[in-house]
Amino acid sequence: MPPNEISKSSINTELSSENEGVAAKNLPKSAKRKRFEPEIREHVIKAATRAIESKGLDGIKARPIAQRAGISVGSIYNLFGDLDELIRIINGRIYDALYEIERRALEEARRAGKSSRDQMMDLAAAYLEFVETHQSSWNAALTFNRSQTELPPQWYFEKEQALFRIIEDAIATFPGAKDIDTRKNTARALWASIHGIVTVAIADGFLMQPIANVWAQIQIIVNAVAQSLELET
Amino acid sequence: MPPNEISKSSINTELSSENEGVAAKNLPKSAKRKRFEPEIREHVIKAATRAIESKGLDGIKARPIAQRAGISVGSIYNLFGDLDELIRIINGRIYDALYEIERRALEEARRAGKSSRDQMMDLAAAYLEFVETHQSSWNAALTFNRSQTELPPQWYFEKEQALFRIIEDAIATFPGAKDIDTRKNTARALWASIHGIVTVAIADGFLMQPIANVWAQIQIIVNAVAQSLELET
DNA sequence: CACACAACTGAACAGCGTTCAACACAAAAA
DNA sequence: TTTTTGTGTTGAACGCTGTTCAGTTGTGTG
Repeated sequence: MPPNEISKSSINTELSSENEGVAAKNLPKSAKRKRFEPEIREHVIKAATRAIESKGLDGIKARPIAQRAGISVGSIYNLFGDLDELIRIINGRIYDALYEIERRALEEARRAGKSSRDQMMDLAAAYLEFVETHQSSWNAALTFNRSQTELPPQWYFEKEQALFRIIEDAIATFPGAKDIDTRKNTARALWASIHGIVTVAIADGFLMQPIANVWAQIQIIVNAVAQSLELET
Repeated sequence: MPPNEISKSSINTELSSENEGVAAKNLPKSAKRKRFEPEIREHVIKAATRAIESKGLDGIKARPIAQRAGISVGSIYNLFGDLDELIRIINGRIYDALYEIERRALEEARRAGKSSRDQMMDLAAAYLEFVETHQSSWNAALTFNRSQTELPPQWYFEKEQALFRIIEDAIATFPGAKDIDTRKNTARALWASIHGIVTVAIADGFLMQPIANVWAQIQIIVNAVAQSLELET
């Protein structure tokens, strides 16, 4: 799973951070700063990330973000081309964070010597928790993808693939998942199902669907699939 | 399943139609028409529906729609309050159309004496076909729901409930679905899973996911759940 | 020190949803 | 019939978008 754009080093699983660069008002009155420090790009991304976290997709407005990052509107477009590009970068990081969380969940479940079925359960639980914690950002990512008419960029598919591969790993030891195509399809089906259950529940605002019900539904699917995978094909 | 707003009679499963009312240019030059005919509301909805079908959610622009329906911008707001209201009405009809299709699919499968498992399969197939045929409108409905910060209106939940009830009916004869709560959760889990599989495939633009794969994934889930429902709980 | 270049700026532009004073008709009143 | 009243319709105008680009200003070079 290749990180998005020029990631200097650590994949930041922590999505929210403290300050997003020097606010304009903190500078000495009318200190017309030029030639940005290299971190300015990062500051803008941080500001935009915080905006998405608190106000969702339409927290992304060129002028407020520029002000929060201490630059002019025009510079947003020098740095990112357009706002969609900025949104895509933020979404990329959310996918990275999810990947990292799922990867660790599987690793831990295995270290604890859990069964394949329980590994699947842990992956699903990790996803449910992830969506709960990053509701606004995750929703923004899905909404954005949906609203785009063109296909997502290459890296999106790669990140998606990487995520599916984790599930493929989790179910690889099942007798019914020896065939590679079956395994791939089952992994995708499982992922999409859990995803569907969680997002339908969110769309209802967890109103019709208390979280316990959501978890019960996840168990129904995971158990059913696990059971059918325990048989030889 | 109560139809949305003042539906005069037939639930129109056919979403696209021929003409959306008298275009302004067809009128005698500067014939300042007043006091709309009662059907004008319907003409606007038709125009907006066609716009969504061809250009998705952002085909909904006040001025073009007003022009296509032969009225002024301001009248849109007299008739609907705001554009969101207009979108909600269109979405309501799409849900109605889906409900009608699913209801018929179940009815037909039963008339043909199919097993519960095959009834589930037919419902899933009907959904997949529905999404393929109404891709743009359906996507618009989901995108719109997602992008809203407030909860959907009451009728949305009712339509959703009605849809779930169809699946509850389909699985009612399974030995493992005798308990009402289990049956409800299973129906929701099934629906959400199929929905997830289909929408993930669409998000990929059916690129990573040829339609045959999508169908294979649906079968994996439906078969697994059916199998587990065949056992007494 | 002067020049050239590239980075940065923000006023300006087109397009959006929405409002509301002005208007024009239909019905009621005279 | 003519006048008045009231309400449905209009479109210019408002405030807000994303985006552009001519102008400005700091930086590196000759």
